[in-house]
Amino acid sequence: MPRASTTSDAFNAVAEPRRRDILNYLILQERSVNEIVDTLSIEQPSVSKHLRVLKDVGLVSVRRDGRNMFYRTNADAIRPLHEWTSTFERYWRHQLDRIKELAERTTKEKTDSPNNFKPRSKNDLDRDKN
Amino acid sequence: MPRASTTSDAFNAVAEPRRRDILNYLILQERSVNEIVDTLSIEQPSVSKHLRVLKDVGLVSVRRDGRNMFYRTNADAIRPLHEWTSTFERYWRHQLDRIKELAERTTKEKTDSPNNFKPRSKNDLDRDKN
DNA sequence: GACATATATTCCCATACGGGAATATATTGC
DNA sequence: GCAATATATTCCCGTATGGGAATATATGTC
Repeated sequence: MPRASTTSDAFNAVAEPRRRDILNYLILQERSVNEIVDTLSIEQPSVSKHLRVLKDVGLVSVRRDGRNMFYRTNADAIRPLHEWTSTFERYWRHQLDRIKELAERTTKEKTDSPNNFKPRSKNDLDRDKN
Repeated sequence: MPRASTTSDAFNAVAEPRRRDILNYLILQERSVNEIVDTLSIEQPSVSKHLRVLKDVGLVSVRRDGRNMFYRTNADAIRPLHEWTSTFERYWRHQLDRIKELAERTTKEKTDSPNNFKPRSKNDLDRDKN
C-alpha cells in the first residue's frame, strides 16, 4: 500500500508547504488564480493543481466570475487538525511549566533576595499534577 | 520533484493515520514497541518504521531498558501544527456565528413571542465585521 | 467567428511511499 | 557461546506524487 493520497483528508492535503501558503493567503480574502500565481510566485499549472487538491478535501471553495475563478479558504475544514493537535496541548503545557519552574529555581538560587520576590502564577497551582 | 519526505517535518509525518494513532497512544505514557504492536494491531516492522519517522522529526523520544525500547510522544513537537491551525480559528468562529445567527433568526421568525426573548451574546458585538 | 485571456488538464519522470517477507542487530539468561 | 526475545533494517513492488512542458477548455471582446 503506497502513501495515502493527498486528497484523502485534510492532514494529507496540508502536508505540502505550498498548499499551506495558499491557504494562508486565501484566508484573508478570496483571490483569483492569477493573483495567487503572482503573489506566491508559483507556476499557474501548479497553482491549479494545488487548488484542485484543496477543493477535493473541502479546504477551499470556489466562485466563478466571468473568466476568473475566485478561491477562498474554508476555515472550518481546518478544525479537525486543530482539534487533534489540541488534545496534546495540556502535555506541552506541563512540559513548559516544568522547564520554566526549573529555570526559575535556578535563577532564584543565584539572585534570591528580599527584593525580588514574585508571587506564584495561577498556573503553579496545578503544576506537578502529573 | 516528488512529494516531500515524511521525515521532512511534523506536517508530513502526521499525515499518516497510523502514526497519529501511535502518537495518541504514546501521549498517555511511554510504551514498548511490543505494547504498540499488540494494542494497535500493526505488524512489528511497520511499527518500527513509523517510530523511525516520528523520531526523525522529533515527535517521539526513546529510552532503552534492557531489550525494550520505550517510546513516548514529545508533545512539544506538535505545537507548530497547533499554532498553524490556530491562525484560522477566528475565521471558523465567525462562520459558526453567522450560521448560528441565521438559525436563531429562522427559529425566531417561527416562535417569536414576548416570553422567549434572549439577550444577545457578546459574540454578536463583533459579528458581521467581515 | 477570430482572437486574447484565465484556468484546468494531460503527459512525462524521478522519487518516495507503506506494507509484506525475510533478515539483521542487540540484549538477556543459561 | 547458544538459544530466546525485542527491535530494527533491507529488499521488493504497486502506486501516487509535484514539477515542467504542452495542450485543452472556458469565457469575454471585437
